[in-house]
Amino acid sequence: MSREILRKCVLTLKEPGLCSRLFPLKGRITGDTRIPMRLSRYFMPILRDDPKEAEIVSHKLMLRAGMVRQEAAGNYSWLPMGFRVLKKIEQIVREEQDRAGALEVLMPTIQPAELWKKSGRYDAYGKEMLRIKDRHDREMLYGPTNEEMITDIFRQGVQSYKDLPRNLYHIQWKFRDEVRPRFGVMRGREFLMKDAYTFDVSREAGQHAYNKMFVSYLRTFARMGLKAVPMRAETGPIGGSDSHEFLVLADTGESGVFFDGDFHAMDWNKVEVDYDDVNAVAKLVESFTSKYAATDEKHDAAEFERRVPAPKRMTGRGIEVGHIFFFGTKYSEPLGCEVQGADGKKVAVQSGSYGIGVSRLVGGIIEASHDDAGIIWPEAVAPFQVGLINLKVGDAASDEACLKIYKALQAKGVDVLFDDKEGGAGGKFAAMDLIGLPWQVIIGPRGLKDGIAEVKNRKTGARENVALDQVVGRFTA
RNA sequence: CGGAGUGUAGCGCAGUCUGGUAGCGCACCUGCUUCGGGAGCAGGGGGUCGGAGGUUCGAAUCCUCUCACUCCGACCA
Repeated sequence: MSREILRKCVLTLKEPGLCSRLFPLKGRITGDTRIPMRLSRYFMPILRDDPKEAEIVSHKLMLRAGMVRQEAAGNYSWLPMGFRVLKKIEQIVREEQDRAGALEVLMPTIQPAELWKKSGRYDAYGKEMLRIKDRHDREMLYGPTNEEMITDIFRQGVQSYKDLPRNLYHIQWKFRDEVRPRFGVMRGREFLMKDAYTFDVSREAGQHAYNKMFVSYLRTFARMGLKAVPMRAETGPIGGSDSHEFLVLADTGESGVFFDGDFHAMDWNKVEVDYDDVNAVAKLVESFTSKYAATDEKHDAAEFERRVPAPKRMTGRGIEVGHIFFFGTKYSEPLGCEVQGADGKKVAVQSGSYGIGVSRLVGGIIEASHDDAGIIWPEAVAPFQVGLINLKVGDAASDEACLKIYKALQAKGVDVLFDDKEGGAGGKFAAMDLIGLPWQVIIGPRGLKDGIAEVKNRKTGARENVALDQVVGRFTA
């Protein structure tokens, strides 16, 4: 299509039918975001050597696989491969929040200082808060969290106890000016976080809201292939009465952890419950909280020894990927967040806040799932499901067989990254192992003589010869 | 914020002590030969040596200031 026609189409409202004539919408537009990709057209600057600024394995691998690029300390650009993973993780978080009855909103990154002065945290937050002045010299800040703002939003929209309970969340970039950012996206200054806020009329209802989030977190992390152990946590500067951290076990974790070996036997994937069934939810939470699990901050050696038999005393390290708090009225009172009760009297709402470090999870998953060759993506968060390797670009039979499978996978909606670049086999294998797609389909003249492709599982390393016409079926069954 | 260190090509590094006009590996480009676990040969492109000031005939190298980044500690999704 010529530029001229395009411009006409865009600019000329006099011809309303032109656009649809030029761009007939025939069934293909479904909202499906799956995009097949040829490596020859992709942007994936992979590195052979570890960049020297990276210390831990996830940081090294993310840089080597071309997922991110550092712009400043704790501040990253997300390149196509990394961004796909980030989006997949974000979507799982979103789906599980929605399922638990939370409502998605989106608050701005920049907030006015007044709200924070009202809660008393403007001064308390200290230098971690990035403070900005606008052109009118008004004090603003780049939000490190959103309790103040969400409470204000809620207050303005809800007056009656009949409007409770409510749970509002958003997934938004935060900025905390950490003294020492490190470990890549695991401890950045700018980071993507899901934060949810619950509002309830009574202590009991608030507890149920907390429990629902607790369960949704178990499900969220399980879907990403992670076992995140809930541990009783300090409420820290944010304050509140009840709090749990969710930690992914990984040798490189920042916190030392002590926990009951029974957690290893528990099946996170079986976390299934009716969120409206208060007792069932409480019981499920109880089954996780009744076992000993604590970070080094909260660890009580005597209690550990009393409650856990010696062979089951597990110690290790963990990465905090989620943190939930029940506040009671700690924030609602100073901020005047009240509703009118059935008796006509105002009552401060019971609130809680619930965070998941979405961008941190990208690093956390790599920490928990990699080997010497590179990343091993769990299927649910993999940037592509299948890496299709043409071992001999230019060979007519190889080119044809690859293209056929590529298009067939594409037609079936399987995320596929097609390595159609020229190059030796070794480099292709190394690159594909590095970026860690769950499955590799390897096609070259040797196998084609017998009409077969090789299907390799990245995690187990298992290879299998599969007849060419069976390959696509392997990923669509 | 205390302590330690590093800035030289896209990435990893040498050269700095002892000043003389910038080099190696990988990556990239061209050609030929290769081609199932990071190939070979030949040719080629790319760096105002983090920045500013100073010393000197001459500075990546010496001096002063500055900026950035990394690591260890105290703090955090």
